[in-house]
Amino acid sequence: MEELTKKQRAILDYMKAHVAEHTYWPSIRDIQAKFRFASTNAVFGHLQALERKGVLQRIPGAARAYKIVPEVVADLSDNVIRYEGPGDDAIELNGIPLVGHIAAGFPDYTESSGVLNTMQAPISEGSRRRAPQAFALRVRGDSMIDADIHDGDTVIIEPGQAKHGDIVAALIDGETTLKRLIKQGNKTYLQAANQNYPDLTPVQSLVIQGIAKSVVKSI
Amino acid sequence: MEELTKKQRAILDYMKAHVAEHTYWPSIRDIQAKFRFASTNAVFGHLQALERKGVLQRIPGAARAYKIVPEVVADLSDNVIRYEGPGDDAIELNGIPLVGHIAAGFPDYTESSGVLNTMQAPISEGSRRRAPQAFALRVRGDSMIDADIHDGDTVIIEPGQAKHGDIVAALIDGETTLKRLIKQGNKTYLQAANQNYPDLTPVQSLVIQGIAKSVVKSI
DNA sequence: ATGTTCTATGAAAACTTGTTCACTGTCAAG
DNA sequence: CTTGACAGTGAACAAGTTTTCATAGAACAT
Repeated sequence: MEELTKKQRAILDYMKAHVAEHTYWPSIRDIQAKFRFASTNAVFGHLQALERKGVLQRIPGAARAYKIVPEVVADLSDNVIRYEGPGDDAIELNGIPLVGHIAAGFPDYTESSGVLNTMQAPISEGSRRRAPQAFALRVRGDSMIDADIHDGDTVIIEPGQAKHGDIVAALIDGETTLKRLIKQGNKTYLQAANQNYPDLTPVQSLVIQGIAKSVVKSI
Repeated sequence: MEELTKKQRAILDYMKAHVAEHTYWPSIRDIQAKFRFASTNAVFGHLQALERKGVLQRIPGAARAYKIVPEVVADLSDNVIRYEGPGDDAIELNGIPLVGHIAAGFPDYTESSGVLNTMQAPISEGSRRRAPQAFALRVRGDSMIDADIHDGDTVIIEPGQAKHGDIVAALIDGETTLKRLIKQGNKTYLQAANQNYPDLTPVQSLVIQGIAKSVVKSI
């Protein structure tokens, strides 16, 4: 997976935000104006790059017509999220859209063969609501059973400052788990909300990816 | 609220479906081809009508650029859904999108002052997944407390054939309630899943609006 | 009958938008 | 130093797309 340059990232984000705010894609000249390019060709080149790098799909000749490709695939099995690159198997854009106060936009969730693919949700700068970058993850495993989060449920993760007691998706030593955040003094632990699990895992390098704000359960 | 003609409805639905499937709006010529009009002006007239009737907003001059306006507002307070017409107060398109297997599209949910506005979700004809016309409702009241559906939760309603035991949104004598469907022989009852509520309400005229498939709970 | 509205045709105009071409400068690798 | 990739300017072209204009039949109320 080729990395995006700073400007390519900015343009892609702007396009997503534009869709989120207006419900239709920006034209090349819209992007040109936003970034104060003197030529449309500057935008054109970046769009080509974005397509070449596989994160954007253009519809040739059609105006304001694009598709986005999920950039991150997360598989939460046994309470562990593994990140995979995109582009391997066919990804449909039909899926589970975001739950929460996310502005109008395209759902960035795809479910295929038991894997819930997620992507950073587009943020609407014009949106007055919060919950930027929220995403959903399907839970596999029972480590949070005491918090009424069961296997098969889908949790909604939102970035933010995690407090003591929050259920967080945390990246621990390269793997992401869903656990409860415990702060004791200046020490931080992660606790599985399952009486059968060992308690209070001490954490070396802790990266909180987000806080579980809500859970979607099948009836 | 002016009523839409059959063709206007069909065109609006097609446009929504197109967005749901492709993530961008159809051009006038796309619509023309779909409905086999001989002139683009036929489509143009219908789009004007749709805008005049307030269900569609066009962006003048811009290609493939539209916004949709929620058509139905539902307020589920005290376990009762009241339908209101649109156009009264300002409606934002930012809101709670659909939960479930809905194709990529615009979230049709708006929350304003404790009212969860819903709209028929766009259906993607190209989508291989089911769950057409699903919508979300916020629950007020405790009549389903025994089914673990509490005040403040959001339930996802999907149309379909309701079976015995399903939790349904049913239109009873002009009002919609959320209850469990009980079939005994050829008789149909609705049962509140709360031990404090009277049991087995017999139903005169029963219109099942949909089946509660999942529930969104705050953590 | 008569006017009005709705729906549609057919063609063209006007504008929007994607795309191409020629050229320039920067920056790092070979 | 040279090469190539990257980013950008400026202009123009070609296609896509909306919009307008002129016209007409059907349905319907007055």
